[in-house]
Amino acid sequence: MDDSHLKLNNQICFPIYSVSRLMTKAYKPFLEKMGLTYPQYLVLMVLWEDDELSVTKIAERLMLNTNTLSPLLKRMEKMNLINRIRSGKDERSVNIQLTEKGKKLKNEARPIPEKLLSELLTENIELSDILQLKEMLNEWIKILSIKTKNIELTQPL
Amino acid sequence: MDDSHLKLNNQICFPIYSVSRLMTKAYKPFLEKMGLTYPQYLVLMVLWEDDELSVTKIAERLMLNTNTLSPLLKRMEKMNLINRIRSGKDERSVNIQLTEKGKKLKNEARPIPEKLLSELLTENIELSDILQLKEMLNEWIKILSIKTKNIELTQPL
DNA sequence: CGCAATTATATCGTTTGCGATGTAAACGGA
DNA sequence: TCCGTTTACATCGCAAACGATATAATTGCG
Repeated sequence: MDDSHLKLNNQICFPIYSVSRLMTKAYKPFLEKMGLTYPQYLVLMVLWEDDELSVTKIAERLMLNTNTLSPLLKRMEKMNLINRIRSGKDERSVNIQLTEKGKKLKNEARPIPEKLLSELLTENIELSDILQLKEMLNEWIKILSIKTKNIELTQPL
Repeated sequence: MDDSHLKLNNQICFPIYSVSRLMTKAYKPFLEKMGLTYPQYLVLMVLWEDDELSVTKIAERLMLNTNTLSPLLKRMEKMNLINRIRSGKDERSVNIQLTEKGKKLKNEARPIPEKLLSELLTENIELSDILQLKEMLNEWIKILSIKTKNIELTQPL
């Protein structure tokens, strides 16, 4: 019986899963200084690009469910990073706005990507590798986000 | 002020984080049939390769902390997939052994990697891409696992 | 030998992440 | 207009993930 595919070293998902956790851990010392977790940092990055977004819009950008974001945003409101404002036009919708504190954190965050990058760049990893990896992963995201959405339509569970 | 590095699309960590979650989601329908979560499946894969391992050994293979594994293994014991046996030689150590049920699940799991792979293989993603990605990620794991371990030694938080 | 340091695992508290479900507002067709 | 459907969020429950801490067994050094 050929079990080679079931070996951890032959899996593709396991390295992704591991690298994801390791990267988050690599961010930790930098984010800790700002009192942020990685998902909170992601929310701020979205808002630094476009302030005043609905919960659903942020969820789309981060590919997270609103039921993950709702409590996360509440914690960020308590930390005085954002304001949650119910929309006047549509009473169901909640708009997220950066506070002054949230806006100012951008200055502290600016050097982080460079620092992370420099940790990665070694004799074995070059910038071109990183860019290539990013392109590949973005292609995977396209495929997987379609597949995982349509699973209940294309096949019975 | 150049903020381009702070944009989500220019980040490398975010695609990894997203693909990791999407992959886990892609596994879900297959694992659900066996009543498993993805981390439980990882533990089983380790044990299918080498039965009777200590908690620490499993933690090393999966790069997880024992405080993540302890409750996970307890749940798996309750599900009758494994037995937790305190070692005679070293009373601190707990050996994890597959039950018959745990061993038999391997047969149901065998076709999963092929199925996942076929979902990924499209006109835009080829097997060679996947293998290349895997090699790259394994290189990153090496770098990152050293970096994240030594962070408290090389720089003050 | 005796005791401090190390090791193996477990427990606690917090944050994510997500499926299932709830609730209220908005929409849309008869 | 009325009512079923959809949409936007929120809540609940559970499983990870991890830092900090606890506990018991083992090691090793003087």
